[in-house]
Amino acid sequence: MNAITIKDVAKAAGVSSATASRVLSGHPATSPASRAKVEAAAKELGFVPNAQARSLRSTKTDTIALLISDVRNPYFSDLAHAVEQQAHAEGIMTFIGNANEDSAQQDDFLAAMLSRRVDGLIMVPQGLGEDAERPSGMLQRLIASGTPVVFVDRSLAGVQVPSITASSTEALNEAIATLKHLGHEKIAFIGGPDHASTARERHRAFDAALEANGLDIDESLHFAGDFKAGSGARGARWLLDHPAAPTAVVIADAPMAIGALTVWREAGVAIGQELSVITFDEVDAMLMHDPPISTISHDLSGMGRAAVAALTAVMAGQSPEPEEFISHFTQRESLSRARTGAAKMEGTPTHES
Amino acid sequence: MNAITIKDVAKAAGVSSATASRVLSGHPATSPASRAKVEAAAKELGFVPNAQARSLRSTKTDTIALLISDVRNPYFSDLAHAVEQQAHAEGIMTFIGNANEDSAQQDDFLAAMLSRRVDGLIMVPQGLGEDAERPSGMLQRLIASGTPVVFVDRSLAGVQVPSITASSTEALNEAIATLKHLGHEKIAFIGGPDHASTARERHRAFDAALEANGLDIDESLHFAGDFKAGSGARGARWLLDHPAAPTAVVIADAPMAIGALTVWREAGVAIGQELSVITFDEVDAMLMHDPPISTISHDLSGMGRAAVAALTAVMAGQSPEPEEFISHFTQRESLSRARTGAAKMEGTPTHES
DNA sequence: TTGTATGCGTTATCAT
DNA sequence: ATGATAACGCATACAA
Repeated sequence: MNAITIKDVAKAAGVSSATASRVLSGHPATSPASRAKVEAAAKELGFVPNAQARSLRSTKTDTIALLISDVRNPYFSDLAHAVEQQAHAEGIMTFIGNANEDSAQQDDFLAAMLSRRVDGLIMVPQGLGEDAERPSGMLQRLIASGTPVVFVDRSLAGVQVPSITASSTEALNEAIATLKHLGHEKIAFIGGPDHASTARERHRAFDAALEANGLDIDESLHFAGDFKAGSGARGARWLLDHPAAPTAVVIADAPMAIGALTVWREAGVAIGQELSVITFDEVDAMLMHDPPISTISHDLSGMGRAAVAALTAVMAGQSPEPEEFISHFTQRESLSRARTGAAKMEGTPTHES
Repeated sequence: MNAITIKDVAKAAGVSSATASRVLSGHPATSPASRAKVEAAAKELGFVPNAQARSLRSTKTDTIALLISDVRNPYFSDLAHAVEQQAHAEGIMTFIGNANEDSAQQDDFLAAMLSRRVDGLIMVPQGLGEDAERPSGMLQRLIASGTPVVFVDRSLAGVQVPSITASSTEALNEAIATLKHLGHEKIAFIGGPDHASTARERHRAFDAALEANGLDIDESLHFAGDFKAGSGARGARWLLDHPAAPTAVVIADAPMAIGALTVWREAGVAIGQELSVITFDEVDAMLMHDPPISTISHDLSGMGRAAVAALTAVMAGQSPEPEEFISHFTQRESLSRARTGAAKMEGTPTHES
C-alpha cells in the first residue's frame, strides 16, 4: 500500500511538514531552496497526496459528478463526453454515474456523491415513477444541503435549479412544414416516456407544430415509447397496423428510431417512398441508413459546455439564468412526397404487418 | 453547506459521538434504546456521513473506478453498463472515467483515483502513443502502490495485471471459412490502431484464419484505422480504389463499420451483392442496415461481470487467473456468393469511387 | 453497553 | 519563510 505521507517527504527533505505542504500545494510563502528540496524528495519517494485528507481540511475536491440517465444512449454519452472535456479543460475531474433510467439508482449515486462531498453536480433529473415531476427525497436533500446542482437536458417543474435544456419548437415547426409541403397529413409520433421532461416537451412541440401548420392533432397517432430500441420496434409495428395508415412519422430519439427502422426493413417498407421518417438525435447510424434519415439534432457539446459554465457559476455563489438551446432540423432523402390522389380517400392500405 | 456532523446527531440524540458512530456504522455493541434515538436524530437532521473522513479512518471506500477509452463507443458504454450493474449488485459504487483514447487523460484520471483512494480500478489500458506496450509512469506507480487493478478488453504485454480479454480466433475462423465457402478469396481487413491490444489480436486472428483456411495473407489488403467512424470511411474509400478489388471485408469495430457503410451507400455499392461485409460489435444499427450485417460479437456483460469478480478477488488478496472470452460469429444477409467466373481474371472493376 | 481519547493525512493558524 | 500545533469528521482501542 501507498504509505508515503507528507511527513515522509518532509523528513526526507529536512523540513517541517508544514513547509512541505506549502511547497506541494503551491503556497507562495516558500523559499526556492526548500521548494527544490521538497520537490526532489516528493518525486524521489513517489508521493501522491491523499485527496481525502486534503479535502477534509480544505472542503474542496476539484471534482464534479455527472449523472446521466442511460450510458448506452449515444445522446447521453455524447453529452457526457462534452461535459467531461469542458471540465477537464478547467482542471476539474468528472465522475460519471449512470442512473439507468431508474430513480432508485439515481438516489444511490446522489447519496454517494453527497457523502463524497463533490464540489458540484450536473444531472439529467428524473422524477419518481408515477409522479414524474416530484423529486425524490434524496434529491431534495441534495439540493437543500447547498451542494451546487445544475440540471441538463431535462428539468423538474417544481424544482428551482438552473437548467440547460433544448427547445424543439422551431425545428419541429420546420420539420412539419416540410412534411406538409410534401403533402403529408397523417403524421405519426413515436414519443418518449412521460417521466422525462424532454419527452413531454417534444410531444407538446409536435402538437404545436401540427397546429401551426394547420394540421389536425390526432392523439391516436401518438405512440408512447420509452426512449429505448425495443419500444421503437413496438411503435413501428403499431404504425404498420394503424387504421389511419400514416404516411410520415417523427421519432423522439435515436435508439427508438433504430428499433423502428429495423422492423420496417424486415417488413419491406420502403423508407422515403412509402413512409417518410424524421428522428431526433443525429447519430452516425442515421447517415448510414439507405436512404439517410432526416434528423432533429441538438448542440450537445454546446449544452455540455453551458452546463459546466452554469455549475461553476453556482459554485461561485451566483444564480445563472436557465439556458435553452434551439434544435436543428436537417432534411435528408428519408422524406418524399406523400402518395396523393383520390385513392387516399379510400384509405390506401400500403403496409402489411 | 451541509454542516451536520456525527456530533450534531449525537448531541440531538443525547449520546456520545462514539455511540452515534457505532449505531450509524452498524456496530453490534449498541443498545436498542440508543439505536432508536440516534437513528431518529440522524433522519431528523438529514445526516449524511462524510465519506472523506470515514475512509480516511477506515481506508475503505466501497467504490471502484472504471476507466474506459471512449465513452462514445457503444462497445465501451455497453461494457461500462455491465460493470456498473454488477458492482451495484454487490453494493459497490462505480465512477466512470473517460480516457478519450488519450494516454494523458488516462493519467489524469489515474492520478485522481489514486489520490482519492478508491478500493480498486478496472481499466481498458492504453500504452504510450509510440510505444504501444509501455505503461505510462503514472500507471506503473498506480500498480506499484498496491491499488487493486484489473485490465479489461485490452492488456499490456509486459504488465502483470489480471486481464479479462476476448479471443476472436474461433469466430474469425468461422467467419473466414464461411466467406471462403462462398467463394471469396480477396478479403480485406479494416483494423484498429496498433496501440490497442485488441486491434493487434484481431489482426493476428484474421491472418491466422486466412492461413487456416488455405487463403493467402496479403498485407496490402489490410487498412489501419483507429476504431473511429472517420477512419472507417477512409477505409471504405481505400477499398473501393484497391487494385485487387476485394469481394469481402472484415471491419474491426462498429463505429468504423458505420463510417464505411455510409461511404459505400453513397457510392452505390450493393452490400451483400457486390461486397460481403462482416463487422465486430453487434450493435443495433447493424440489424437496422439493409441487408443486416454479419457480426462478430463479444459477451460484454459476461466480461463486465468477470472484471468485477476478478477485481474483488484482487481486493481480497488473491491473484485471479486471466480470463478469455470467446467471440461469437453470426451470419446475416450481408454475405453472399462471390462473383466468380473467368471475368475475375481480368480484375473486374466493380466499384467506382 | 457507553464514553473518552487518539489518530487517519492534510491544511490553516499562529507564532517566531 | 518556517515550524509547532490545532482542526477537519469519523472510527476505534481502551477504560469504565
